Amino acid sequence: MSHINENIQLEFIISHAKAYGFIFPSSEIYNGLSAVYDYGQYGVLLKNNIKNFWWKSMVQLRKDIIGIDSAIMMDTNIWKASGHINAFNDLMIENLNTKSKHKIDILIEEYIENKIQKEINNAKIILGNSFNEEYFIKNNTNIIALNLKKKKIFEQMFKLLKSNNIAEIKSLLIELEIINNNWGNIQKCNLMFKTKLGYTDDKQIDIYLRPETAQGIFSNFSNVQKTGRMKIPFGIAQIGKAFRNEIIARQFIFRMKEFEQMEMQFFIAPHEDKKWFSYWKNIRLKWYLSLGLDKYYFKFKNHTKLAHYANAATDIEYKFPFGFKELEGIHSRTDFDLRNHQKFSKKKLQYYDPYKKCCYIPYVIETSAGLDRIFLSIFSYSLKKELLPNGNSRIVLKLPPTIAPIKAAIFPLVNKDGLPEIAINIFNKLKLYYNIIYEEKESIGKRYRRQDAIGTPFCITVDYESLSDNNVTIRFRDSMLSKRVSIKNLKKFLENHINMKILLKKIINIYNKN
RNA sequence: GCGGGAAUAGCUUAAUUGGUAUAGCGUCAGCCUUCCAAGCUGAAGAUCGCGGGUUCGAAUCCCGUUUCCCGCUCCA
Repeated sequence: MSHINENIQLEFIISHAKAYGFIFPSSEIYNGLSAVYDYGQYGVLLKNNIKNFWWKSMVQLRKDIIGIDSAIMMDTNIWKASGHINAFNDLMIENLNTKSKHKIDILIEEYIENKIQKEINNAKIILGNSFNEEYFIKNNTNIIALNLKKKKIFEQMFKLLKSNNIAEIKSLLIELEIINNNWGNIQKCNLMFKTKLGYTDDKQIDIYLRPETAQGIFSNFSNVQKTGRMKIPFGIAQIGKAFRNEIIARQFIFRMKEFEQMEMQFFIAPHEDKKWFSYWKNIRLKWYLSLGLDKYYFKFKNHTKLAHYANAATDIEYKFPFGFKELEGIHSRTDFDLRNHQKFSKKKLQYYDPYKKCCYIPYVIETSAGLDRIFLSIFSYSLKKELLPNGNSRIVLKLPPTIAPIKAAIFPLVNKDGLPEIAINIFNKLKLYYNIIYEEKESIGKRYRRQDAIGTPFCITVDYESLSDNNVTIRFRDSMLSKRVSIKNLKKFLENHINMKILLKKIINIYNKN
Protein backbone atom coordinates (compact mmCIF):
# COMPACT_ATOMS: atom_id res chain seq x y z
CA MET A 1 0.00 0.00 0.00
CA SER A 2 1.42 3.39 -0.88
CA HIS A 3 0.23 6.94 -0.57
CA ILE A 4 -0.56 8.51 -3.92
CA ASN A 5 -0.06 11.99 -2.60
CA GLU A 6 1.49 12.95 0.68
CA ASN A 7 0.30 16.52 0.31
CA ILE A 8 -3.45 16.38 0.22
CA GLN A 9 -4.79 19.70 -1.01
CA LEU A 10 -7.18 21.80 1.00
CA GLU A 11 -9.79 21.70 -1.78
CA PHE A 12 -9.89 17.93 -1.57
CA ILE A 13 -10.25 18.09 2.20
CA ILE A 14 -13.13 20.54 1.87
CA SER A 15 -14.98 18.44 -0.66
CA HIS A 16 -14.48 15.26 1.35
CA ALA A 17 -15.65 16.99 4.52
CA LYS A 18 -18.79 18.06 2.71
CA ALA A 19 -19.46 14.87 0.74
CA TYR A 20 -19.33 12.72 3.87
CA GLY A 21 -21.23 14.95 6.27
CA PHE A 22 -18.44 16.47 8.35
CA ILE A 23 -18.58 20.18 7.49
CA PHE A 24 -20.96 22.30 5.43
CA PRO A 25 -20.75 26.01 4.58
CA SER A 26 -23.18 27.97 6.73
CA SER A 27 -26.39 29.11 5.03
CA GLU A 28 -25.31 27.42 1.82
CA ILE A 29 -28.77 27.48 0.26
CA TYR A 30 -28.55 31.27 0.50
CA ASN A 31 -25.11 31.38 -1.12
CA GLY A 32 -23.20 30.93 2.12
CA LEU A 33 -22.00 33.21 4.88
CA SER A 34 -18.33 34.04 4.63
CA ALA A 35 -16.06 32.32 7.14
CA VAL A 36 -18.86 30.55 8.98
CA TYR A 37 -19.30 26.78 8.81
CA ASP A 38 -21.64 24.13 10.21
CA TYR A 39 -20.64 20.72 11.51
CA GLY A 40 -22.60 17.84 9.98
CA GLN A 41 -23.61 14.44 11.32
CA TYR A 42 -20.10 12.96 11.52
CA GLY A 43 -18.34 16.27 12.09
CA VAL A 44 -20.17 16.90 15.32
CA LEU A 45 -19.26 13.44 16.63
CA LEU A 46 -15.58 13.90 15.85
CA LYS A 47 -15.60 17.38 17.33
CA ASN A 48 -17.33 16.20 20.50
CA ASN A 49 -14.80 13.40 20.87
CA ILE A 50 -11.90 15.86 20.64
CA LYS A 51 -13.59 18.11 23.20
CA ASN A 52 -14.21 15.18 25.45
CA PHE A 53 -10.61 14.02 25.28
CA TRP A 54 -9.39 17.52 26.11
CA TRP A 55 -11.81 17.95 29.01
CA LYS A 56 -10.98 14.59 30.53
CA SER A 57 -7.25 15.22 30.12
CA MET A 58 -7.35 18.69 31.59
CA VAL A 59 -10.09 18.44 34.20
CA GLN A 60 -11.01 14.86 35.04
CA LEU A 61 -7.45 13.61 35.40
CA ARG A 62 -6.17 16.57 37.41
CA LYS A 63 -7.12 17.44 40.92
CA ASP A 64 -5.63 20.91 40.47
CA ILE A 65 -7.91 21.95 37.58
CA ILE A 66 -11.65 22.46 37.55
CA GLY A 67 -13.94 23.39 34.71
CA ILE A 68 -16.64 26.00 34.21
CA ASP A 69 -18.93 27.18 31.44
CA SER A 70 -19.35 30.94 31.45
CA ALA A 71 -21.80 32.94 29.34
CA ILE A 72 -21.03 34.37 25.95
CA MET A 73 -22.60 37.70 26.93
CA MET A 74 -20.78 39.66 29.60
CA ASP A 75 -20.74 43.11 31.11
CA THR A 76 -19.05 45.54 28.75
CA ASN A 77 -16.68 46.65 31.50
CA ILE A 78 -15.01 43.26 31.25
CA TRP A 79 -13.76 44.20 27.78
CA LYS A 80 -12.52 47.54 29.05
CA ALA A 81 -10.57 45.82 31.80
CA SER A 82 -9.20 43.18 29.45
CA GLY A 83 -7.94 45.78 27.03
CA HIS A 84 -10.18 44.63 24.20
CA ILE A 85 -11.93 47.95 24.16
CA ASN A 86 -9.62 50.85 24.25
CA ALA A 87 -10.13 54.09 22.50
CA PHE A 88 -7.71 53.45 19.67
CA ASN A 89 -8.16 49.80 19.14
CA ASP A 90 -10.67 50.28 16.41
CA LEU A 91 -8.84 52.96 14.49
CA MET A 92 -7.16 51.84 11.30
CA ILE A 93 -5.33 53.57 8.51
CA GLU A 94 -4.21 52.38 5.10
CA ASN A 95 -0.78 52.86 3.61
CA LEU A 96 -1.65 53.77 0.03
CA ASN A 97 1.74 52.71 -1.29
CA THR A 98 1.75 49.21 0.10
CA LYS A 99 -2.06 48.93 0.36
CA SER A 100 -1.57 47.55 3.85
CA LYS A 101 -3.83 48.48 6.76
CA HIS A 102 -2.48 49.28 10.20
CA LYS A 103 -3.88 49.85 13.64
CA ILE A 104 -3.14 53.34 14.87
CA ASP A 105 -2.11 52.35 18.39
CA ILE A 106 0.31 49.76 17.06
CA LEU A 107 1.88 52.31 14.70
CA ILE A 108 2.57 54.60 17.62
CA GLU A 109 3.89 51.79 19.78
CA GLU A 110 6.21 50.70 16.99
CA TYR A 111 7.39 54.24 16.40
CA ILE A 112 8.41 54.66 20.03
CA GLU A 113 9.79 51.12 20.27
CA ASN A 114 12.06 51.70 17.27
CA LYS A 115 13.48 54.85 18.82
CA ILE A 116 14.07 53.09 22.13
CA GLN A 117 15.73 50.19 20.33
CA LYS A 118 18.08 52.65 18.58
CA GLU A 119 19.13 54.09 21.93
CA ILE A 120 19.77 50.59 23.23
CA ASN A 121 21.81 49.62 20.17
CA ASN A 122 23.93 52.74 20.40
CA ALA A 123 24.60 52.22 24.08
CA LYS A 124 25.55 48.61 23.43
CA ILE A 125 28.23 49.68 20.96
CA ILE A 126 29.60 52.34 23.28
CA LEU A 127 29.48 50.42 26.55
CA GLY A 128 30.35 46.98 25.20
CA ASN A 129 30.42 44.21 27.78
CA SER A 130 29.53 46.39 30.71
CA PHE A 131 26.10 47.13 29.17
CA ASN A 132 23.14 46.16 31.37
CA GLU A 133 20.00 46.41 29.27
CA GLU A 134 17.44 46.23 32.06
CA TYR A 135 19.18 48.96 34.04
CA PHE A 136 19.65 51.06 30.94
CA ILE A 137 15.96 50.99 29.97
CA LYS A 138 14.94 52.05 33.45
CA ASN A 139 17.43 54.88 33.87
CA ASN A 140 18.42 56.30 30.49
CA THR A 141 17.04 59.84 30.23
CA ASN A 142 16.34 59.56 26.51
CA ILE A 143 14.27 56.44 26.99
CA ILE A 144 12.37 57.98 29.88
CA ALA A 145 11.64 60.94 27.66
CA LEU A 146 10.43 58.67 24.84
CA ASN A 147 8.05 56.87 27.15
CA LEU A 148 6.73 60.20 28.35
CA LYS A 149 6.31 61.28 24.76
CA LYS A 150 4.28 58.15 24.01
CA LYS A 151 2.02 58.87 26.94
CA LYS A 152 1.54 62.42 25.70
CA ILE A 153 0.70 61.28 22.19
CA PHE A 154 -1.98 58.94 23.47
CA GLU A 155 -3.39 61.66 25.70
CA GLN A 156 -3.55 64.05 22.77
CA MET A 157 -5.21 61.42 20.61
CA PHE A 158 -7.72 60.66 23.30
CA LYS A 159 -8.75 64.29 23.43
CA LEU A 160 -9.17 64.44 19.66
CA LEU A 161 -11.13 61.23 19.68
CA LYS A 162 -13.43 62.48 22.40
CA SER A 163 -14.26 65.58 20.40
CA ASN A 164 -14.75 63.34 17.36
CA ASN A 165 -11.86 64.98 15.58
CA ILE A 166 -10.55 61.96 13.76
CA ALA A 167 -9.06 63.92 10.87
CA GLU A 168 -6.86 65.78 13.36
CA ILE A 169 -5.39 62.51 14.53
CA LYS A 170 -4.05 61.95 11.05
CA SER A 171 -2.44 65.40 11.05
CA LEU A 172 -0.86 64.58 14.38
CA LEU A 173 0.61 61.36 13.01
CA ILE A 174 1.96 63.19 9.97
CA GLU A 175 3.46 65.85 12.22
CA LEU A 176 5.24 63.13 14.20
CA GLU A 177 6.46 61.60 10.93
CA ILE A 178 4.84 58.31 11.83
CA ILE A 179 3.00 58.49 8.53
CA ASN A 180 3.20 60.75 5.48
CA ASN A 181 0.72 62.06 2.94
CA ASN A 182 0.63 58.76 1.16
CA TRP A 183 -1.69 57.33 3.77
CA GLY A 184 -5.49 57.19 3.54
CA ASN A 185 -8.07 58.43 5.99
CA ILE A 186 -8.47 56.93 9.43
CA GLN A 187 -11.34 54.48 9.61
CA LYS A 188 -13.21 52.97 12.51
CA CYS A 189 -13.73 49.23 12.48
CA ASN A 190 -15.13 46.76 14.95
CA LEU A 191 -13.30 43.55 15.65
CA MET A 192 -15.87 42.52 18.24
CA PHE A 193 -19.48 41.74 17.36
CA LYS A 194 -21.87 44.13 18.97
CA THR A 195 -25.43 43.37 19.96
CA LYS A 196 -28.14 45.01 22.02
CA LEU A 197 -29.37 44.17 25.47
CA GLY A 198 -32.81 45.41 26.46
CA TYR A 199 -35.98 44.85 24.47
CA THR A 200 -37.22 48.41 24.04
CA ASP A 201 -35.21 50.89 22.02
CA ASP A 202 -34.82 53.41 24.82
CA LYS A 203 -33.50 50.85 27.29
CA GLN A 204 -30.99 49.20 24.97
CA ILE A 205 -27.33 49.08 25.79
CA ASP A 206 -24.51 47.74 23.65
CA ILE A 207 -22.87 44.52 24.66
CA TYR A 208 -20.31 42.39 22.83
CA LEU A 209 -20.12 38.74 21.95
CA ARG A 210 -16.96 37.53 23.65
CA PRO A 211 -13.86 37.55 21.40
CA GLU A 212 -12.19 35.08 23.77
CA THR A 213 -13.43 32.78 26.52
CA ALA A 214 -10.62 33.67 28.91
CA GLN A 215 -12.38 36.64 30.50
CA GLY A 216 -15.22 34.40 31.67
CA ILE A 217 -12.63 32.57 33.72
CA PHE A 218 -10.92 35.67 35.14
CA SER A 219 -14.21 37.26 36.11
CA ASN A 220 -15.15 34.06 37.94
CA PHE A 221 -11.76 33.60 39.56
CA SER A 222 -12.86 34.56 43.05
CA ASN A 223 -16.09 32.53 43.00
CA VAL A 224 -14.39 29.41 41.74
CA GLN A 225 -11.37 29.68 44.00
CA LYS A 226 -13.48 30.12 47.12
CA THR A 227 -16.28 27.65 46.42
CA GLY A 228 -13.89 25.09 44.99
CA ARG A 229 -11.53 25.66 47.94
CA MET A 230 -8.71 25.78 45.42
CA LYS A 231 -5.13 26.38 46.48
CA ILE A 232 -2.57 27.97 44.24
CA PRO A 233 -1.31 26.64 41.91
CA PHE A 234 -4.61 25.65 40.29
CA GLY A 235 -6.35 25.98 36.95
CA ILE A 236 -9.78 26.79 35.58
CA ALA A 237 -10.72 25.22 32.26
CA GLN A 238 -13.45 26.07 29.82
CA ILE A 239 -14.69 25.09 26.36
CA GLY A 240 -16.86 27.55 24.49
CA LYS A 241 -17.62 29.68 21.48
CA ALA A 242 -15.93 32.98 20.76
CA PHE A 243 -16.56 35.50 18.00
CA ARG A 244 -14.26 37.74 16.02
CA ASN A 245 -14.98 39.94 13.05
CA GLU A 246 -11.89 38.77 11.22
CA ILE A 247 -10.73 41.16 8.54
CA ILE A 248 -9.77 38.30 6.30
CA ALA A 249 -11.08 34.86 6.97
CA ARG A 250 -9.41 32.12 5.01
CA GLN A 251 -8.43 28.51 4.82
CA PHE A 252 -11.72 26.74 5.49
CA ILE A 253 -12.39 26.28 9.22
CA PHE A 254 -8.92 27.50 10.18
CA ARG A 255 -10.05 31.09 10.69
CA MET A 256 -13.74 31.49 11.35
CA LYS A 257 -15.83 34.33 12.66
CA GLU A 258 -17.54 32.01 15.11
CA PHE A 259 -15.20 29.46 16.61
CA GLU A 260 -14.67 27.31 19.65
CA GLN A 261 -11.87 27.58 22.16
CA MET A 262 -10.64 25.08 24.70
CA GLU A 263 -8.65 26.88 27.26
CA MET A 264 -7.26 26.68 30.73
CA GLN A 265 -5.97 29.48 32.91
CA PHE A 266 -3.46 28.27 35.46
CA PHE A 267 -3.11 30.53 38.48
CA ILE A 268 0.30 30.61 40.14
CA ALA A 269 2.36 32.56 42.62
CA PRO A 270 4.05 35.64 41.14
CA HIS A 271 7.43 34.98 39.59
CA GLU A 272 6.84 31.27 39.21
CA ASP A 273 5.77 32.03 35.65
CA LYS A 274 8.90 30.75 33.92
CA LYS A 275 8.65 27.35 35.53
CA TRP A 276 4.95 26.85 34.80
CA PHE A 277 5.20 28.31 31.30
CA SER A 278 7.68 25.66 30.26
CA TYR A 279 5.71 22.97 32.15
CA TRP A 280 2.54 23.66 30.18
CA LYS A 281 4.35 24.08 26.88
CA ASN A 282 5.74 20.63 27.32
CA ILE A 283 2.49 19.03 28.50
CA ARG A 284 0.37 20.50 25.76
CA LEU A 285 2.64 19.38 22.94
CA LYS A 286 2.64 15.86 24.35
CA TRP A 287 -1.15 15.92 24.46
CA TYR A 288 -1.23 16.23 20.66
CA LEU A 289 1.38 13.57 20.17
CA SER A 290 -0.56 11.18 22.42
CA LEU A 291 -3.16 10.98 19.65
CA GLY A 292 -0.55 9.25 17.54
CA LEU A 293 0.13 12.20 15.27
CA ASP A 294 3.66 12.45 13.87
CA LYS A 295 5.82 14.95 15.77
CA TYR A 296 7.23 16.12 12.43
CA TYR A 297 3.91 17.94 11.94
CA PHE A 298 4.25 20.02 15.11
CA LYS A 299 6.53 22.78 16.26
CA PHE A 300 6.73 25.61 18.74
CA LYS A 301 6.84 29.17 17.54
CA ASN A 302 7.90 31.78 20.06
CA HIS A 303 6.31 35.19 19.76
CA THR A 304 8.70 38.07 19.36
CA LYS A 305 5.97 40.70 19.37
CA LEU A 306 3.88 40.17 22.48
CA ALA A 307 0.23 40.89 23.04
CA HIS A 308 -0.69 43.63 25.48
CA TYR A 309 -1.24 41.14 28.30
CA ALA A 310 1.68 38.76 27.94
CA ASN A 311 5.31 38.61 29.01
CA ALA A 312 6.03 35.37 27.14
CA ALA A 313 4.13 33.51 24.47
CA THR A 314 4.52 30.41 22.34
CA ASP A 315 2.31 28.85 19.72
CA ILE A 316 2.04 25.17 19.09
CA GLU A 317 1.93 25.03 15.31
CA TYR A 318 0.74 22.25 13.04
CA LYS A 319 1.82 21.65 9.46
CA PHE A 320 -1.43 22.19 7.58
CA PRO A 321 -1.63 21.71 3.80
CA PHE A 322 -1.18 25.49 3.66
CA GLY A 323 1.83 25.61 5.95
CA PHE A 324 2.68 25.67 9.66
CA LYS A 325 -0.09 27.52 11.50
CA GLU A 326 -1.13 28.06 15.10
CA LEU A 327 -3.20 25.41 16.87
CA GLU A 328 -2.78 26.53 20.43
CA GLY A 329 -1.26 29.49 22.23
CA ILE A 330 0.56 29.20 25.53
CA HIS A 331 0.82 32.61 27.11
CA SER A 332 2.28 33.92 30.28
CA ARG A 333 -0.30 36.60 31.10
CA THR A 334 1.28 37.80 34.36
CA ASP A 335 -1.32 39.37 36.67
CA PHE A 336 -2.50 41.66 33.89
CA ASP A 337 -6.08 40.39 33.73
CA LEU A 338 -6.83 39.93 37.41
CA ARG A 339 -5.15 43.22 38.29
CA ASN A 340 -7.23 45.09 35.75
CA HIS A 341 -10.45 43.40 36.80
CA GLN A 342 -9.66 44.35 40.38
CA LYS A 343 -9.13 47.93 39.26
CA PHE A 344 -12.26 48.17 37.09
CA SER A 345 -14.62 46.19 39.33
CA LYS A 346 -13.18 47.55 42.61
CA LYS A 347 -13.47 44.00 43.98
CA LYS A 348 -10.47 42.36 45.57
CA LEU A 349 -9.14 39.57 43.41
CA GLN A 350 -6.34 38.52 45.68
CA TYR A 351 -5.35 35.20 47.06
CA TYR A 352 -4.15 34.55 50.58
CA ASP A 353 -1.34 32.07 50.38
CA PRO A 354 -1.36 29.96 53.55
CA TYR A 355 2.18 28.72 52.94
CA LYS A 356 3.76 32.03 52.04
CA LYS A 357 1.52 33.77 54.58
CA CYS A 358 0.77 36.71 52.32
CA CYS A 359 -1.77 38.09 49.89
CA TYR A 360 -1.10 38.50 46.20
CA ILE A 361 -2.75 38.72 42.81
CA PRO A 362 -1.88 35.44 41.12
CA TYR A 363 0.04 35.22 37.88
CA VAL A 364 -1.48 33.26 35.03
CA ILE A 365 -0.25 30.78 32.45
CA GLU A 366 -2.80 30.30 29.73
CA THR A 367 -3.20 27.37 27.35
CA SER A 368 -5.68 28.33 24.68
CA ALA A 369 -6.46 25.90 21.88
CA GLY A 370 -8.66 26.32 18.83
CA LEU A 371 -11.01 23.35 18.74
CA ASP A 372 -11.88 23.83 15.07
CA ARG A 373 -8.21 24.05 14.20
CA ILE A 374 -7.46 20.83 16.05
CA PHE A 375 -10.38 19.26 14.18
CA LEU A 376 -8.89 20.41 10.88
CA SER A 377 -5.41 19.23 11.79
CA ILE A 378 -6.58 15.74 12.73
CA PHE A 379 -8.92 15.56 9.75
CA SER A 380 -6.28 16.59 7.22
CA TYR A 381 -3.63 14.43 8.87
CA SER A 382 -5.90 11.39 8.65
CA LEU A 383 -7.24 11.79 5.12
CA LYS A 384 -5.27 9.59 2.71
CA LYS A 385 -5.54 8.40 -0.86
CA GLU A 386 -4.08 4.92 -1.06
CA LEU A 387 -3.09 2.76 -3.98
CA LEU A 388 -4.15 -0.84 -3.34
CA PRO A 389 -2.27 -3.98 -4.46
CA ASN A 390 -5.10 -4.83 -6.89
CA GLY A 391 -4.52 -1.56 -8.73
CA ASN A 392 -7.56 0.23 -7.34
CA SER A 393 -7.30 3.13 -4.98
CA ARG A 394 -9.24 4.02 -1.89
CA ILE A 395 -9.85 7.12 0.16
CA VAL A 396 -9.49 6.44 3.84
CA LEU A 397 -9.75 8.64 6.89
CA LYS A 398 -7.23 7.17 9.32
CA LEU A 399 -8.50 8.91 12.44
CA PRO A 400 -7.18 7.88 15.83
CA PRO A 401 -9.69 5.09 16.65
CA THR A 402 -10.53 6.55 20.06
CA ILE A 403 -11.95 9.74 18.56
CA ALA A 404 -13.48 8.35 15.34
CA PRO A 405 -17.14 9.38 14.96
CA ILE A 406 -18.29 5.80 14.38
CA LYS A 407 -16.37 3.14 16.28
CA ALA A 408 -17.58 0.08 14.39
CA ALA A 409 -19.99 -0.96 11.66
CA ILE A 410 -21.85 -4.28 11.76
CA PHE A 411 -22.65 -6.02 8.47
CA PRO A 412 -24.26 -9.30 7.46
CA LEU A 413 -22.11 -10.68 4.64
CA VAL A 414 -25.26 -11.31 2.62
CA ASN A 415 -28.72 -10.06 3.28
CA LYS A 416 -30.43 -13.43 3.86
CA ASP A 417 -30.28 -16.85 5.54
CA GLY A 418 -30.45 -15.48 9.07
CA LEU A 419 -27.26 -13.46 8.84
CA PRO A 420 -28.97 -10.05 9.27
CA GLU A 421 -30.67 -11.25 12.44
CA ILE A 422 -27.38 -12.15 14.08
CA ALA A 423 -25.82 -8.86 12.97
CA ILE A 424 -28.74 -6.83 14.31
CA ASN A 425 -28.42 -8.69 17.58
CA ILE A 426 -24.76 -7.72 17.86
CA PHE A 427 -25.62 -4.15 16.94
CA ASN A 428 -28.29 -3.93 19.64
CA LYS A 429 -25.88 -5.16 22.29
CA LEU A 430 -22.92 -2.97 21.35
CA LYS A 431 -24.86 0.25 20.77
CA LEU A 432 -25.25 0.60 24.54
CA TYR A 433 -21.52 1.20 24.82
CA TYR A 434 -20.29 2.71 21.59
CA ASN A 435 -21.41 4.76 18.64
CA ILE A 436 -21.79 2.08 15.99
CA ILE A 437 -23.88 1.54 12.89
CA TYR A 438 -25.61 -1.36 11.17
CA GLU A 439 -25.75 -1.66 7.40
CA GLU A 440 -26.96 -4.36 5.01
CA LYS A 441 -27.25 -2.51 1.68
CA GLU A 442 -24.89 -3.08 -1.25
CA SER A 443 -21.92 -5.38 -1.54
CA ILE A 444 -19.57 -5.97 1.35
CA GLY A 445 -16.70 -4.20 -0.42
CA LYS A 446 -18.75 -1.09 -0.96
CA ARG A 447 -19.74 -1.04 2.69
CA TYR A 448 -16.10 -1.31 3.75
CA ARG A 449 -15.11 1.63 1.57
CA ARG A 450 -17.94 3.78 2.83
CA GLN A 451 -16.72 3.21 6.39
CA ASP A 452 -13.12 3.94 5.30
CA ALA A 453 -14.25 7.34 4.07
CA ILE A 454 -15.71 8.35 7.43
CA GLY A 455 -12.90 6.82 9.46
CA THR A 456 -14.64 3.88 11.13
CA PRO A 457 -11.76 1.81 12.54
CA PHE A 458 -13.49 -1.59 12.57
CA CYS A 459 -16.06 -3.40 10.49
CA ILE A 460 -17.66 -6.50 11.95
CA THR A 461 -19.00 -8.97 9.41
CA VAL A 462 -21.35 -11.86 10.13
CA ASP A 463 -20.90 -14.73 7.64
CA TYR A 464 -22.15 -18.28 7.16
CA GLU A 465 -19.57 -19.70 9.55
CA SER A 466 -20.90 -17.43 12.24
CA LEU A 467 -24.08 -19.52 12.20
CA SER A 468 -22.18 -22.52 13.50
CA ASP A 469 -19.12 -21.20 15.35
CA ASN A 470 -20.41 -17.88 16.74
CA ASN A 471 -17.35 -16.08 15.40
CA VAL A 472 -17.33 -12.97 13.24
CA THR A 473 -14.77 -11.24 11.06
CA ILE A 474 -13.27 -8.00 12.25
CA ARG A 475 -11.82 -6.02 9.37
CA PHE A 476 -9.22 -3.39 10.22
CA ARG A 477 -9.55 -0.02 8.51
CA ASP A 478 -5.85 0.79 8.20
CA SER A 479 -4.38 -2.56 7.18
CA MET A 480 -7.54 -3.96 5.54
CA LEU A 481 -6.62 -7.28 7.17
CA SER A 482 -9.18 -9.29 9.07
CA LYS A 483 -9.35 -11.44 12.12
CA ARG A 484 -11.89 -13.88 13.58
CA VAL A 485 -13.30 -12.98 16.98
CA SER A 486 -16.07 -14.66 18.92
CA ILE A 487 -19.26 -12.65 19.27
CA LYS A 488 -19.08 -12.68 23.04
CA ASN A 489 -15.60 -11.15 22.98
CA LEU A 490 -16.56 -8.23 20.71
CA LYS A 491 -17.23 -5.78 23.50
CA LYS A 492 -13.89 -6.52 25.07
CA PHE A 493 -12.13 -6.26 21.73
CA LEU A 494 -13.60 -2.80 21.12
CA GLU A 495 -12.81 -1.72 24.64
CA ASN A 496 -9.17 -2.60 24.09
CA HIS A 497 -8.97 -0.68 20.83
CA ILE A 498 -11.28 2.29 20.89
CA ASN A 499 -12.04 3.19 24.49
CA MET A 500 -10.85 6.66 25.39
CA LYS A 501 -9.18 5.31 28.50
CA ILE A 502 -6.36 4.12 26.22
CA LEU A 503 -5.54 7.76 25.55
CA LEU A 504 -6.17 8.87 29.10
CA LYS A 505 -3.66 6.35 30.41
CA LYS A 506 -1.06 7.92 28.14
CA ILE A 507 -1.95 11.33 29.49
CA ILE A 508 -1.62 10.12 33.09
CA ASN A 509 1.82 8.87 32.18
CA ILE A 510 2.74 12.26 30.80
CA TYR A 511 1.51 13.96 33.97
CA ASN A 512 3.44 11.57 36.18
CA LYS A 513 6.68 12.18 34.33
CA ASN A 514 6.52 15.99 34.37
C1' G B 1 -7.74 44.75 1.71
C1' C B 2 -4.70 43.86 -3.20
C1' G B 3 -3.55 40.50 -7.30
C1' G B 4 -4.66 35.73 -9.83
C1' G B 5 -8.17 31.64 -10.59
C1' A B 6 -12.87 29.24 -10.00
C1' A B 7 -18.32 28.43 -9.35
C1' U B 8 -22.89 23.40 -13.90
C1' A B 9 -26.89 17.25 -9.54
C1' G B 10 -24.46 15.21 -2.85
C1' C B 11 -19.04 14.69 -5.16
C1' U B 12 -16.04 14.90 -9.78
C1' U B 13 -17.21 16.83 -14.32
C1' A B 14 -18.93 17.50 -20.33
C1' A B 15 -21.25 20.81 -23.61
C1' U B 16 -17.81 21.56 -31.67
C1' U B 17 -15.87 29.55 -28.79
C1' G B 18 -24.60 31.82 -28.47
C1' G B 19 -29.54 27.31 -29.92
C1' U B 20 -32.76 25.99 -22.65
C1' A B 21 -27.53 20.58 -20.44
C1' U B 22 -23.38 15.29 -20.47
C1' A B 23 -21.54 11.47 -17.91
C1' G B 24 -19.17 8.76 -13.93
C1' C B 25 -19.46 7.98 -8.86
C1' G B 26 -22.81 8.49 -4.98
C1' U B 27 -28.19 8.22 -3.41
C1' C B 28 -33.13 5.61 -3.48
C1' A B 29 -36.39 1.04 -4.81
C1' G B 30 -36.17 -4.05 -6.40
C1' C B 31 -33.37 -8.39 -7.84
C1' C B 32 -28.78 -10.77 -7.24
C1' U B 33 -24.75 -11.39 -4.11
C1' U B 34 -19.93 -16.26 0.43
C1' C B 35 -15.12 -10.40 2.30
C1' C B 36 -12.77 -5.05 -0.30
C1' A B 37 -16.55 0.92 -4.39
C1' A B 38 -19.07 -6.59 -8.64
C1' G B 39 -23.71 -7.32 -11.78
C1' C B 40 -28.97 -6.51 -13.64
C1' U B 41 -33.68 -3.47 -13.76
C1' G B 42 -35.85 1.00 -12.55
C1' A B 43 -36.03 6.00 -10.20
C1' A B 44 -35.14 10.67 -8.04
C1' G B 45 -31.74 14.68 -8.42
C1' A B 46 -29.35 21.03 -12.21
C1' U B 47 -34.45 27.34 -13.08
C1' C B 48 -25.82 26.10 -15.05
C1' G B 49 -23.88 30.79 -7.54
C1' C B 50 -27.08 35.34 -7.58
C1' G B 51 -28.79 40.04 -10.12
C1' G B 52 -28.83 42.91 -14.44
C1' G B 53 -27.46 43.87 -19.67
C1' U B 54 -26.55 42.60 -25.09
C1' U B 55 -29.37 39.14 -28.36
C1' C B 56 -34.85 36.31 -31.87
C1' G B 57 -32.16 33.14 -28.39
C1' A B 58 -27.04 33.13 -22.95
C1' A B 59 -24.13 27.77 -18.94
C1' U B 60 -21.36 30.27 -23.01
C1' C B 61 -20.50 37.47 -24.35
C1' C B 62 -20.57 42.21 -21.03
C1' C B 63 -21.35 44.65 -16.09
C1' G B 64 -22.26 44.13 -10.98
C1' U B 65 -22.43 40.99 -6.76
C1' U B 66 -21.74 36.61 -3.43
C1' U B 67 -18.90 32.43 -2.07
C1' C B 68 -14.48 29.49 -2.38
C1' C B 69 -9.21 28.42 -3.71
C1' C B 70 -3.95 30.26 -4.50
C1' G B 71 -0.24 34.24 -3.58
C1' C B 72 0.58 38.72 -0.86
C1' U B 73 -1.32 41.43 3.30
C1' C B 74 -3.52 41.28 8.09
C1' C B 75 -4.27 38.64 12.60
C1' A B 76 -4.77 41.19 21.18
